Amino acid sequence: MPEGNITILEIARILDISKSTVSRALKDSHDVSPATRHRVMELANQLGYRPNLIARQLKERKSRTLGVVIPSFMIPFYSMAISGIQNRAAEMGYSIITCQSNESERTEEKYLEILISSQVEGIILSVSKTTGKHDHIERVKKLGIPLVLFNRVIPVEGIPSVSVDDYQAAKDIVHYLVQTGCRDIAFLSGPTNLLLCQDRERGYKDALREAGIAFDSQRVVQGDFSLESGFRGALSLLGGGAPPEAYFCVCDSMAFGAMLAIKQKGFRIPEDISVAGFTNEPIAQLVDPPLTTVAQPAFEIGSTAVDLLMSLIRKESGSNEIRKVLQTRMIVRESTRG
Amino acid sequence: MPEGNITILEIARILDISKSTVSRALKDSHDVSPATRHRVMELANQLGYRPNLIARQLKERKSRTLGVVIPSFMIPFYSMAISGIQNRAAEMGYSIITCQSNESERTEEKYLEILISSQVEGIILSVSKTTGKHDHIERVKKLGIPLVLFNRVIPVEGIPSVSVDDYQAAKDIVHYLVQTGCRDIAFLSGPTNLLLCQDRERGYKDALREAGIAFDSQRVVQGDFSLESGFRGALSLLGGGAPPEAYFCVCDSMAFGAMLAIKQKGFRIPEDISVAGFTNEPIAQLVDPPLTTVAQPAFEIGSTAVDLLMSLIRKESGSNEIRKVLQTRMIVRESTRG
DNA sequence: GTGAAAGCGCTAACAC
DNA sequence: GTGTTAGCGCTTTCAC
Repeated sequence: MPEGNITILEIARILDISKSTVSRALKDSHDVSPATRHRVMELANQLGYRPNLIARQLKERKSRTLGVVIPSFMIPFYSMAISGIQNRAAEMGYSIITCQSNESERTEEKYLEILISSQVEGIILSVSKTTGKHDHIERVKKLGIPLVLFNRVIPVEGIPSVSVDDYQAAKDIVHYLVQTGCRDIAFLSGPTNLLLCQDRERGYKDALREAGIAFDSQRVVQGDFSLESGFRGALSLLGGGAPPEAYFCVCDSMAFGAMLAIKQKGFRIPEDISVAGFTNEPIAQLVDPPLTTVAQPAFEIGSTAVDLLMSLIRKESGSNEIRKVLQTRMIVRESTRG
Repeated sequence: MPEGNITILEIARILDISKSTVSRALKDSHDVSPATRHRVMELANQLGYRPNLIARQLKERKSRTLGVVIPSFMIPFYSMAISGIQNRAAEMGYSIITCQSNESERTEEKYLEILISSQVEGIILSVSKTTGKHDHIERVKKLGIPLVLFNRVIPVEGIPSVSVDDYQAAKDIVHYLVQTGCRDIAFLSGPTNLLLCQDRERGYKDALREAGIAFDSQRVVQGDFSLESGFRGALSLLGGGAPPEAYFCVCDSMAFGAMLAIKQKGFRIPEDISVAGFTNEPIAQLVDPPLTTVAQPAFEIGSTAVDLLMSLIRKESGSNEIRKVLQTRMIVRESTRG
């Protein structure tokens, strides 16, 4: 029995007052008599009145909605980030419309269009790994819709973002590997169009250079973030010749793949080969041996992205070029030599 | 430069035609001359016109939006389900507003209210583990808003749902444990107000009974789905007296906790103690040893929930009492004796 | 303190 | 084939 939705007009008619008065009574508008307000509240409650947010949004030209586009919900990092985003947005009285690009640039573009049409007040985006151009992002900016990138950030001027210092974190952990006595360190990389992959690779190279270790391009193998690509990548270096003393992997899932390959080939971790990852997925502490990695504050990255976006929406920030960089933390577990 | 949003009125003025004609031209409405349509399309494109979905929604009284409420994005099962939900909804031309209750009944209720006010056409819900009453769910039903429960279903008449046969799957896997020679099998349980926990426990008991094994209530310990509770629960049975020969855990994360406890106490898995879980989280194959578990088709559960919801929205289904039960699959790995 | 009226951007029934 | 008009449910001037 869909009780033929109650509107303010309905209430107004029953109480024989005008709908503007009802509208006012329902908020805390001062210019309405206590008596009237009481009657309105009473009846509204009794009838189970619920404001039609769509009407309100149209009138106020504010949707109180944020759009979120991520590559995939299946990636633990993004689930955690969304968790932070959703909680924070709710605190601010905002709803979120979530979309996953499934790593397709076209889909990402399509969702951006939908979000624009949906009149979201701002957009939080982490680009797909196939995203090459960024006209779609520029388009959003040009419309004056605040947009914040996170994690997978692209190297474009004037786009606010929330991320970590990938370069430094990578450099630190590779430095740590060197300290534990590894010199032949391989790097299992991800999609090189992504800035974070480039940065982590730079960190890797610079750590080697500073340690006086010659960079060998044969020791870098390209993957795509997937466990399988980590497996294959690691395996490819385990054939003829001496195996690497350590693998630094651009993300945890590739590290898990590498661990599988290493074990399958009969090597021990970390006695024969050390493995280090990046992200610190919840799984990292459960694999065997537990993975040494860089902890990214996924949840906090999400809530920070909302904060930044809200400040943009409220035009609090003078500039649009705010890039927030959050702290990482190296977590040493047992996948690397002591 | 927020180019002062283009509306159909804008286009109408420029072309010196009426806005209804523009509206018609923009759809594939037949009664508009090819010439006019062309001019409209052209200009719309050129100006970057985008329909204001909020206005459309208000007018058509259809939001083309679905609401989704889950306990937490941090639980891998729900991320996967949401992934299925989002993709399927998008295929049907729907957006989703996602909310997480953070396992709080009050928050869950609050979100339901927001979703109603947001005029979502339907709601997909998995209740929090603290949810006791269900007036909030009844309220949604009474308003005539289609609602589908999934996974964490509550035993109430007339609520459509998507889940698996928890009873049978639990029974099967415990039966398997028995077959491998285990007789003293402990059960690490979850929040007992949830039907799925009750069902899995029933399956456990019946499997024991059918194998002629006496049920010992001391061998059932209550947890809350968390890894820690699995750890503590397992540990509590590892003190004095003989340890169980096997642990059947109500979910994978508790199984991971149990494995940690077992290893810490110096027992071997599965030589000394077998461990079985439920859900088949991606992690399950990466822990050591890989976990024997019941695979739930999380992604498919999500898409099925959308399908069911859509059929309700379109009133295709005669009855509201549709309970879809999807197939599980027992996955034997190395955490149980061969 | 309250009501009348306009309007957010769109669609659609009804004229012509 | 196109224009006029009304209206979705709400907020908000502007009167009184």
